[in-house]
Amino acid sequence: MRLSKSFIPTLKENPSEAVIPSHILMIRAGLVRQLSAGIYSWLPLGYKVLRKIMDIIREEMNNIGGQEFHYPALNPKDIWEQTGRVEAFGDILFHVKNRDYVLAPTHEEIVAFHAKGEIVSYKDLPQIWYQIQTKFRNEPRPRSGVIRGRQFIMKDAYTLDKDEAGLDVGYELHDKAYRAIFDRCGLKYFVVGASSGAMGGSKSEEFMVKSEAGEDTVAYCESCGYAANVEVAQSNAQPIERENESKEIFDIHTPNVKSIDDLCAFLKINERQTAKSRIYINDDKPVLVLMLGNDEVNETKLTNVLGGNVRPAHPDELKEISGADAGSIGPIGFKHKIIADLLLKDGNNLYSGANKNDYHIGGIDLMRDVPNIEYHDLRIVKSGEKCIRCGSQLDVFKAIELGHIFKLGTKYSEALGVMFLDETGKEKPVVMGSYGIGVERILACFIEQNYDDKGIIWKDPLSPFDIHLIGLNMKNSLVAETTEKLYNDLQKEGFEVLFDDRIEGSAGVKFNDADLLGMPIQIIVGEKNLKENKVEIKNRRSGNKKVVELEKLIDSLQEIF
RNA sequence: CGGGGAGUAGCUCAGCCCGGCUAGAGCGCUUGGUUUGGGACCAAGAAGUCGCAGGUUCGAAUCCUGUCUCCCCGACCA
Repeated sequence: MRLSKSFIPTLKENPSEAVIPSHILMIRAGLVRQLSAGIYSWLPLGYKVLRKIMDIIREEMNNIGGQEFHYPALNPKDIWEQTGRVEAFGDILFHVKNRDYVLAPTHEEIVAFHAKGEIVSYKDLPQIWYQIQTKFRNEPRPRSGVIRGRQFIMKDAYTLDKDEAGLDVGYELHDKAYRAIFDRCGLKYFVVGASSGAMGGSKSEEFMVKSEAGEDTVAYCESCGYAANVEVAQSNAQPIERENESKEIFDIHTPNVKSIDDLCAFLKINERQTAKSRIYINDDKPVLVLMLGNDEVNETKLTNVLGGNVRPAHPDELKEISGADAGSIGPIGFKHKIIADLLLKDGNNLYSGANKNDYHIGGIDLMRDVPNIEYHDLRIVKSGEKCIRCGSQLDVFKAIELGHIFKLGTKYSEALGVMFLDETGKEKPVVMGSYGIGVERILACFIEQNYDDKGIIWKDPLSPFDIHLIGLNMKNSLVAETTEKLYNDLQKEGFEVLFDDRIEGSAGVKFNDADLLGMPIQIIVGEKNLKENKVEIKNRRSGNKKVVELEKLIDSLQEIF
């Protein structure tokens, strides 16, 4: 492609709307332009990369027997009401104003709709259905460019099986396909166990890329590969040990002592002698959650334990529920349900709030003083704690979710009546799995992992072009003739070539644009080297340059590729 | 939703606090010329209802009120 005739608008300065490197570079290199918050137009160069990614996805999905569909984005609302997901998605679901339609944020319902009545026998199963399609989610806060948008391209796949064993097979196939896709795209990623959240279902795993721009927090063990979303992550943090003798309960006046740190400093005690209290509202009923020291409550774990809706109590509700404000709340005399983290199990001689402002209580014995207390794993794992599997240090960091695979089970098939007859003539619900990849996130994550201060550094097979051919001073007839011939010859050899044939523009402009756009190989043709019948090859990643004879150029390139 | 920042030329921004001549700069763009191995130079030029609406004032980019949009942080850590 000739740069002089292409729409590849590059920017010298960083755009004000972008913060993370991939976002900045995608705008500067002319891959995307923003239309509105979380809504982007793909420009030709960006879309060329996106198509390469989609081709890889298609190949790998077809490899595991996937069949490509294209479902509508515009869906009748009533089908979403049948599965209860109009309410479950809430404000995230886009509603059409002048007809009872919604814009689909995912497609379980539509897959189930089409399966119903057509998948009627165990002989029709299994099926793997997938599509690459635009999804709509009314994100309250889009961010980081295309990483979280209100409109985005997703590869979503669905397996239909007659039983759990079949689902296991489909799940494993997707696990394999996803690894192949991300490997081929050249990404460094890892796989974590995850909470299935609002999707329902049992097992689920996320494919993640480490990044400051990530929205998930992950615990990862370098030495054994243990990786889990902090929503479900565990460590081998040790429970407190019960002391031989329990003291009697006693009150302590603790003016202006609000936090556990304050309390420890004030009483000169260890964090592991304290129990922090937090009050949650579980379906209108208050629950006191006791944590060891400064451990934080993992609300996902808490929700899984309690069921129903769980939210932290508002500050103005605290006094009515407990008799005290934040900082002085505790288990003694608390009139509602109390649950505690496992690390506190059967602890004694503990300090906690007195449910009276500016007072704490010491000598608490959870066995003696708090009847009916329940213990669960409720804490958030912290960096530096020991891995639950191998005992090495865990690293906790942010990550971007590239893909997610779920074992759904029969939630949607039962809700929508997707039934088949098994070998014995018995009617059963189809067992479903659901699998998604954020297509644009692959591109953004690739750039996050492959750039320098000059720009993007592509590599095969995502690179939009193999070679960036630069003609310096195209007014010089020898340069012009040589580059024109090279442009044709290289394409005949099967290379995709971006040809900077612009007549205007100094050498510096062309070099900088080439570095910004980031094709793996640059071929630089200038008068100086041409006098000796030579041209220069530059490796974008290493920066290494080599001057070769014109006749040997193709051979040199063959060695590189 | 809560908090913070921003909206002035295609882009990046100054001017606003403390109202006052024709609203500026750099980059980009157009024309002509000189240049051509790391974002060149000279000359001439086009380009902005200062986000929108209302108000205060003799006078508003600047002050006040409302509103829209965009970016960032957070999602109630006792």
